[in-house]
Amino acid sequence: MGVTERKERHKEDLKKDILTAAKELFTQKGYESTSIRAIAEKIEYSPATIYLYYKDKNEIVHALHQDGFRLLVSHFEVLNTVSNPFERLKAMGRAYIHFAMQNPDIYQLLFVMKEPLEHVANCFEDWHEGDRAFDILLKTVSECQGIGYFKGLDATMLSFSIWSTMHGMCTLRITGHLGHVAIARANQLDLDHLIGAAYETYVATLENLTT
Amino acid sequence: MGVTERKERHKEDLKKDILTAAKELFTQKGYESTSIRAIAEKIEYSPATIYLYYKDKNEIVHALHQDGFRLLVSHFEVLNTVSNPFERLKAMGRAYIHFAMQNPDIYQLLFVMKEPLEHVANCFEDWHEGDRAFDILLKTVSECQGIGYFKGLDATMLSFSIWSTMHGMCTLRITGHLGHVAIARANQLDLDHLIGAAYETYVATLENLTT
DNA sequence: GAATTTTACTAAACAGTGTTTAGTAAAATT
DNA sequence: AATTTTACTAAACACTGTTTAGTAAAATTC
Repeated sequence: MGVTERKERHKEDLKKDILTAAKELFTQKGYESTSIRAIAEKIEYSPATIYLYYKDKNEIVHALHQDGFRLLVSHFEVLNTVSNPFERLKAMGRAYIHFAMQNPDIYQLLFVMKEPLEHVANCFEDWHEGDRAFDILLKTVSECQGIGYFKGLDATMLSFSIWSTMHGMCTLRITGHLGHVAIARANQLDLDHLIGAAYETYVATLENLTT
Repeated sequence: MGVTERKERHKEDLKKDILTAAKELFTQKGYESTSIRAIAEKIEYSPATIYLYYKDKNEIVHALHQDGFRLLVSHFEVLNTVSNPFERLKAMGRAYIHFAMQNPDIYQLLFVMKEPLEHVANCFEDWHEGDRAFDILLKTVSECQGIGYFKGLDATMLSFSIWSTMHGMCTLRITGHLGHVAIARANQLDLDHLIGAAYETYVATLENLTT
């Protein structure tokens, strides 16, 4: 029955179309300001149709959540070519910041919004994607310890600490809080340069932990 | 005319009452889930009355914003009794985390939500409270450099970096992202203890920057 | 081929939101 | 006593996420 297959494919297409439209609107206008009605209008269907493909708005953001994480992890995985673990760690940090600066709304979807995580918890799934990203960091930190870095520090705790620093920088930048205190205090007009400079300072502190 | 004064006082009282009700509801149910109607009901006035005292919902959160910052800065200022700047810096970090853990919704109001900051920008005010808190950090970092810590690092950049780490830890904890990766990975059942342990690890990295 | 069931979709409603408008009693002023 | 000001609100407006009931068209069954 080729017909049912074609219809099945069409249904899958529509589900993707909803997601594409949602992603575009979310990144344009943010999560809260994007209505189901707006998504429906963009794909030229009625709002009720959305609910035939996704249980609710949270299920849509969860789907985008998974996509976003795949994108981030893919950014990390190309760094496997960097053989020196500390160089790889530094590159990971830069990649993380770059990802957050290029996709601020997706970043917030992944690491700031509570709703997608709650959806995960409600479905009794585990947070594969987030775990995977953290594992990559943890593994890299451990490998750094293997070549003499971070002596005497707990790898998991240090990984939390590093992640926190990266996350803090990115969110303070994205929400505009960094901008407010940076004005007049740092002679960096471009905030993205400022983030870079702050990151280099942080790397310098990590660099001193070889002894 | 004592009468107009009494009325004036009554008006000020009502304005405070709105704020108190709003704060209670915000911290109970969060910003998004607290409606003007709910605030109105709590103070037993009609929703329209709120708009006679505050321009819009953002002006209410901005007022709470200022209150919250005063509370945080007051937590910092008692630390002036600690004479050693590095000890004071460590105590500041603990105070910051403690504040965030005890008042997660206020913390988000101060450092996560964009709306209050946008309100500040729209009114052409500057962000006194936030600036003040950052200045206290910056001053402490500089004093640490005065006794041999953080040699060769830019004080402002290092302050950004430290703030980012603290902010990252607090927000990852509050939003639940830390909890999701921490399960099974760290043998810490209590997440608040985990935060403490991660903080101590971070302090240990700072401690090694004396050389 | 006709009758039935399933599919894919939607119009309209429900209950909620922030906010504005028009209007009303009571108090203050003239 | 008449007028103006004050403090307040009922009701509406334009939204929101979501659900319900219903409808054409396609697929299936007889």
